[in-house]
Amino acid sequence: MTQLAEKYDVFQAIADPTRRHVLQLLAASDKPITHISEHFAISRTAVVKHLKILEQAELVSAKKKGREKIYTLHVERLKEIEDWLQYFDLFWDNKLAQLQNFVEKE
Amino acid sequence: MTQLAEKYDVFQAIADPTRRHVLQLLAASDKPITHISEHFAISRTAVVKHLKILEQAELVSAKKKGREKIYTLHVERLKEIEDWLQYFDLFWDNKLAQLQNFVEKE
DNA sequence: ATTTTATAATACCTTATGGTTGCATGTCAA
DNA sequence: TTGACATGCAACCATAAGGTATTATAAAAT
Repeated sequence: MTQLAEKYDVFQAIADPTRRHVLQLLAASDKPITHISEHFAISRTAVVKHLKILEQAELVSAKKKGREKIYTLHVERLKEIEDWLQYFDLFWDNKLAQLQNFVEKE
Repeated sequence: MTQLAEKYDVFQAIADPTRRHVLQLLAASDKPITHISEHFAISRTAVVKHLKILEQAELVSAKKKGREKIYTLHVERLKEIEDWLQYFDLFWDNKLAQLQNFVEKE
């Protein structure tokens, strides 16, 4: 979290439950930091660190508005995960087919 | 990795590139540890630790066959991720609609 | 019976992760 | 112009993560 790592990818970003929750909050609407951190039991500083990681993964971005910093979700970035999962769809379908075959033979 | 953590979930499991690669290898066919670790530059011990994490996430399981331990993928477990992503589909569709709206007005 | 192969178990190391507190700075409202 | 509010930043901390190397054990093959 001590953002020494130069780049966080989407898979690492969604590994943490807090970060997944943040993404869902932002899906509903753009939000400033304070508003986001109110949803968690951890400190604001900790939430900010999570936001930075999400930012590095380009899952969110922020724009300053007065004294607030408003975060926005970039849903499109989740496609990277969907794409990876798609690789397994083939095998998933195979499993279903095997099952169907088994049922038919009964 | 020092499997002190009692439970790894699917999201944590797929966060690591090596583990994602292992899953793809196993998608093709069941494999014993040695065969799997041949695909990586890291030590067999390290690969085994990754396999244990995948096992905890129930993404794979193993059965002993003679002196070999053969690992099998459980694709179904990836559904958990698909389900989570589905939550965002709505917002993704909204984005597309907005874009379409924008294009039409031009 | 001995060697080879496949895995298991342990100890150890370095860096990343997720969190904290305290203090500084910028901005809006009275 | 003085608080109050929103954020920024630095230092620090404990534990998890990812890796290594070494030694032990079980099963095949010679």
